[in-house]
Amino acid sequence: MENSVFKALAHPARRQILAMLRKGPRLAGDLAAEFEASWPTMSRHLAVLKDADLITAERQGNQILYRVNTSVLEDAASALLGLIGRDEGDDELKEAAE
Amino acid sequence: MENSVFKALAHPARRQILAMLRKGPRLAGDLAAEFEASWPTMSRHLAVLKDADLITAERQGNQILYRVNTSVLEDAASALLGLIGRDEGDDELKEAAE
DNA sequence: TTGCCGATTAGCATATCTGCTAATTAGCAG
DNA sequence: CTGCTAATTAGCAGATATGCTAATCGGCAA
Repeated sequence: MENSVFKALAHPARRQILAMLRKGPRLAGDLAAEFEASWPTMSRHLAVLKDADLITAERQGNQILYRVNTSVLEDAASALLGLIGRDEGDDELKEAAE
Repeated sequence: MENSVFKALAHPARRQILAMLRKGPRLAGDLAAEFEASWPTMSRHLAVLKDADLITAERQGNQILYRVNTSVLEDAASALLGLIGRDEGDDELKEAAE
């Protein structure tokens, strides 16, 4: 769950894709056009992001529209902040390590 | 590099190590004792975290003391928040505190 | 010096990740 | 149906990551 999110974020191309989606949803082909790698490679990165629930896909007739899942990204950021030591808070966000 | 940070965060064991360090510095052997994997495995995970600058090592005579590098963790969290779209703003993580 | 303990490095086997080309599916138009 | 475009899946080769045991290094104490 959480693990697949951080694994998905581990590849620069996938963070780049998320950055491309920052300003709004985009069509898969639209993304691929701005991307240096091959179409199938882009497609696989999108699949990894979708698996991690970092993006969602929506069919628009012939094409597929992708959009960022903001809340999952926020949760990941929170998990990281939760790893920063509060000298006492023993019980917060323990599952960040999972 | 930013990339090595996210790669380091991709493995659950390494996030677990960071969580163990949340409350303060710990000796390597201390960490290994609470860890399920073998000593050398722990050692390698520590090396990956150190490479990413997520932790620092300090020799204490015979042993080695590890501590979290909080600012790098904060930067990673910021980078994630920066991937969240503001529909208009072209600029990155300017109003992270909204 | 020798011996011991804490910790890392070497080396290996297995597994996963990456990116490509070729093949395939999905939907639309005629 | 055929043809066309959008996108994914299959399959392969090469690169990395993981975790183990065995060997090694570093510091300290007799």
